[in-house]
Parts: sequence; structure tokens; C-alpha cells
Amino acid sequence: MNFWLLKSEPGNYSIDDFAREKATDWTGVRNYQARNFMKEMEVGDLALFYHSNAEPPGVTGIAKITSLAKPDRFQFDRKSPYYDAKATRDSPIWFCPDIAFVEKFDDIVSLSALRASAKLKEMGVLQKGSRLSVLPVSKAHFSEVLRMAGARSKV
DNA sequence: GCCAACGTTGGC
DNA sequence: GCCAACGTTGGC
Repeated sequence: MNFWLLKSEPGNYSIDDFAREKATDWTGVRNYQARNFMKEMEVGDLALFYHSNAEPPGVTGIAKITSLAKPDRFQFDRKSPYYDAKATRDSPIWFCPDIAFVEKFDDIVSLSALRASAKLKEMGVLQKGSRLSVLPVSKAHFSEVLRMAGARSKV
């Protein structure tokens, strides 16, 4: 079992939207490295749900991976901002898994709180220049964020 | 294959 | 709104 971090701009799709919908497919990621991480995801993996471009930015909850990565439907949709003219049904370019809502934290674990933690110094999302919207997280870092959040979920 | 120009991300 | 970091594009 692996652990991940998924960024979302709450203006686009927030933890509250996710809590309401219960499940979604993680479409719209258009970065090869992020895509490759999604292809590594397995059913049952857990992910930190992170608000970027938010006030404050930080981890707001937990998601569970419920399918292997499959073709992102918007790459074929000419009207979508995520349309990719180079993608075809026979050879799709972009893939994403289904995810299910697990929990919303009572309080956000803000980016500044993450940065203040000595135990999280090496966490990928905190490294300089890390703009990837999908990142692997170690089990130790994942558990520490859950501890900081007072999460109901345990790992 | 180099690299300048350009676009995007995302914290601040 | 600024801008650093970094990915992508396309001319050569």
C-alpha cells in the first residue's frame, strides 16, 4: 500500500465538494510526472487532499484510491480546457484513478504547520520548487500529518 | 539536441 | 499581482 498527496484548488474542487460528492475521477492533471505517479497507484492507497492556491494552503482531508488509472475522459472533449488534440481513444495520453472521500479534518493542517514540523522536513510537497499536483508521501509522513490533524482515520 | 521564449504553478 | 521555479514548445 502506498501513500500520496493530491493538490486541488478549492475554487475548482474543494474538500467540501468532495465530501458532498463522495467519489470522483481525478481528471485534469496534465503533467507527465504526475500522470506517472497516478499510474503507480493501487486500489486501497490513501492520499492527503491538499488545498493549493488557498488561504491558507494545506492538507484538508483524506481520499482513497478506488481504481487503477484509466483514460482521463476530458482529453477527448474538444470543449474541455483539458482537451488534448494528440490523444486518441486507441492511444490516450492522460490517465487518472477514481477516488473516494474518506474524511475531512476538523482543522486544516496548514502549509506553515507542515513546514514547522521537524519530522516532515523531507516531505516532497515542502521541497523547493515542488509544483507537482500529485506526489508520493512516505508512510511515516502520512501518519504524522494524520496525527497533526487529529484524524479519525488510522494507518 | 540545444536553448530561448513562453506558459503554468502556487506561495506570498 | 508578483515572481521564482520549472515544464513545454518550436526554430534552428
